[in-house]
Amino acid sequence: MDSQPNHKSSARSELKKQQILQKALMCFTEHGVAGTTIEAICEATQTSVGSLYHHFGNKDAIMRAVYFEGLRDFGLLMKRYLNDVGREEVVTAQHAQAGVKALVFANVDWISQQPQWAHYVFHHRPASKTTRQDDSNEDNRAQGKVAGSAFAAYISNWFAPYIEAGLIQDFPKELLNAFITGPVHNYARHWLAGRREVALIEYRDAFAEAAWLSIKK
Amino acid sequence: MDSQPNHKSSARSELKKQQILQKALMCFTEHGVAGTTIEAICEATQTSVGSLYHHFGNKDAIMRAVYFEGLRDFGLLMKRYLNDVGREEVVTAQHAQAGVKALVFANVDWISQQPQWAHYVFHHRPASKTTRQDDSNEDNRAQGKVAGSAFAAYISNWFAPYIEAGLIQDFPKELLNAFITGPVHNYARHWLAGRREVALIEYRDAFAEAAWLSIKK
Amino acid sequence: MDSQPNHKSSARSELKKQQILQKALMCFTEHGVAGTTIEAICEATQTSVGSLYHHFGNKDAIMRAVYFEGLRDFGLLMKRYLNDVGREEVVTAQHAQAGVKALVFANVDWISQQPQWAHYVFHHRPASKTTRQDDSNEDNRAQGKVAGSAFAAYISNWFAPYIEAGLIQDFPKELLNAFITGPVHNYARHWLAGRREVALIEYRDAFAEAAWLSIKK
Amino acid sequence: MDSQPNHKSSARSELKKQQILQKALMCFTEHGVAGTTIEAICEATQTSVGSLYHHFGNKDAIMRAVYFEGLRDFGLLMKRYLNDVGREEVVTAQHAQAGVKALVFANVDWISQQPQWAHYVFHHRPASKTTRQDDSNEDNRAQGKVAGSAFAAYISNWFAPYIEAGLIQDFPKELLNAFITGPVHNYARHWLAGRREVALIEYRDAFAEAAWLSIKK
DNA sequence: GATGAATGAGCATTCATTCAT
DNA sequence: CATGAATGAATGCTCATTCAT
Repeated sequence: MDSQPNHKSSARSELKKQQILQKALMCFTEHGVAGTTIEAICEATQTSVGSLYHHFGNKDAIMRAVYFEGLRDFGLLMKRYLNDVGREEVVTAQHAQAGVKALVFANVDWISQQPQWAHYVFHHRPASKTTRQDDSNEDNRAQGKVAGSAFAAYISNWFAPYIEAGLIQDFPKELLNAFITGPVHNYARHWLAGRREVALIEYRDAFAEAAWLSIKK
Repeated sequence: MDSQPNHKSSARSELKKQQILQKALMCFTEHGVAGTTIEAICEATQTSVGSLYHHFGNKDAIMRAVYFEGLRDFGLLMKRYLNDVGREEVVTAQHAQAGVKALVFANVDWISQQPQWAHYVFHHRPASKTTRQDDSNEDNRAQGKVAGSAFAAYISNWFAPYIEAGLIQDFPKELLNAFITGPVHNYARHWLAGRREVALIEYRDAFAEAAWLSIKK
Repeated sequence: MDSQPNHKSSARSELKKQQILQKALMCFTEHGVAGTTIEAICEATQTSVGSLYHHFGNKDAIMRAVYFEGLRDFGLLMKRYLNDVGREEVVTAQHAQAGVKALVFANVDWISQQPQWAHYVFHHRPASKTTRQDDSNEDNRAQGKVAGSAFAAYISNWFAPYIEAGLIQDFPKELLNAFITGPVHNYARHWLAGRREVALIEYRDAFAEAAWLSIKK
Repeated sequence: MDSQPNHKSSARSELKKQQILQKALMCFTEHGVAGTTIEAICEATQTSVGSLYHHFGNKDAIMRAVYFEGLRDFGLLMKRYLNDVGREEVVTAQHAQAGVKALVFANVDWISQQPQWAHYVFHHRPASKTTRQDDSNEDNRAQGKVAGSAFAAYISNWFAPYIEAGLIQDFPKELLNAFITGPVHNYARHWLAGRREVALIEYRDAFAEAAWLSIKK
């Protein structure tokens, strides 16, 4: 159990894996993770069982691969948004708010563009059997080191100056994340499930504004 | 398929069902829903397979029953908290804020007191195949009519006067819910998963305050 | 529900399936269809459950496969017997009688040689849910196109000239079939059930003679 | 297993049993014997499980009771038809033919009037575990002593004089039965299964005529 | 690397039957 | 006599995983 594929990945092979992940996600979305059989993925991918196992090792690895693939994608977007805000020499409230806005927009935009990945990533964090945190295993695959708890660190770093400057309430960073991300994900969850008429992205600015109001000092 | 037990429920029988639901929840919590076998529930409840099926019909029905049992419990608490705030003749910001606080507290307190039910309810909303809303089937079982989409209506009613009075930003009610509930649930999710050290309830006031800030006008 | 195995059948695989069908028949004969468990078939065939399902999909499919396997076998024999009678240029009563004899003999001989297949085929015609006729699905598998309602057509064609010539009473063909086949099957049924001492084949000629007497003009 | 109800049958009770048998037959017809659950019969009969077992002991007993109820009904009809032919002092071919006709008509008429009973009785002869024949257990319930192998004796007796007189071919009686009954049952089977358009009774005379032709000397 | 037949532990569910009330 | 909750052995079927070709 939990065997690992024993081969170096060629360019061709890597492409095929990407495609498989894409299709696997579709299966997961449509039938749920537990409801998706290996064979179903084989059909969707036009791959044989053996081949699938050759590439991924086991079902759990597929699930994790899908997760980290999505996470990496989101991480890249978020990092880009935050970088676009830039780093000024003077710390101002305006600048802090721009950061919050970037964070909210990153979430809203990515969820809107990749609803399936989003739903999967936000609802299927692989159980980190190793006592606590520790997403480090495959995280390194996620280029840019922005995955799992690494997110928290990145964000935490970004906002540290503003907290120190007293521009943002000095909640523990975990709370900040809840205030900024919580409402977006809450609405997104309902929207993705088809229980909201108005698209998430319509409220892009509302979320950004509310987030700022709830944490600014 | 998806058979239903076809018998009148006596008092004794109903009690037994309650107990089964309680134990079933514990199984779900410990091994996950998919990871919980019928046999496991039988052992936990000292019930025979046949008896279980006599009462619930199938595993899916058990899952749904657990869900609605929890939802009802939460609904009762929330309704109580809101009622305790009372209804003044004059609509003031203070009073509106008290409502928000009640809502946040209801969530925080219930999740803190019933973490297992909470985790289950927030992660296992049964797929309502009937395109949209329609939680009406078993919702009616939830005395007090506070369940599923009925929640939204109840809350919506409560806050309507304050929105009309211009004390609260006139976001669509779905957004209000996201702002008030989102951060709490976001943090709760991580906390329940063991990824947060500080207990949810420690931030009770912080959530209430932030929620108010993000929606007051 | 009612899944079908989705793979191309190799030569080896096809052979295995034949053997399984043979053994399955023996199980059905000994314990009845309902009384035969999948596990029993597995034991009898030295096959794993998984393999069985890999090949057939479900129990019902096994039952149907056994049925059509037998039907095909019988069809081939009957066709051979009728062909052996040959087609003369002149239509005579003798020749018509020879046809009847061939038909009766085909039944008697096949039932005598393959009593188990016979018993199964005559008692387990799979319910063709599609209102009427329509054996066409798997019938085409039966090489020689002699199966299900196709039998009737083949026989009907064979005798048409004699009916037109007024040598045989012009009953509807369904009745002819009843007269020719009925007594044989009636006796066979009892014999196969162990309620008749004298073997079916002993009455071979008697059945042929009686059949002819009952339909000749 | 195979327990027996332990009570004398009152008039009321006996009526209820009749009704249950009637409904049970309908269930058997619609879903097959194996496909009919005790609970299904309970629903159809508005009876509780306990009550059903109180009356019949077990499922097998119900099946047998249905069988013998039908058999008795058919036996009475057949006996009446043969009696109506009467017994002349002189044995003539006409008289023998009348007997054959009575037999054929009895079958055709009963099957036509009671298609469900007919289908059940002709296809569900209870396995007489006691080595051979021996339907004697419950046969005695069938007033008139005309049931199971008793039929054969009755018929055999009726035709004995004509065989002795050389009016009928001296086939063993079992064959005679096949010739007279076979075609009717053959057609009936197909008709009952919905595979024949023309009603069985339309061919009443054709069957009688053909039967006579096939056995007269 | 690819293929798909084979494996078998594991699971949800059924159902005849019993028995306390 | 009636009721229906309880029982649990038995069954059809699933599915991740392995491995010979």
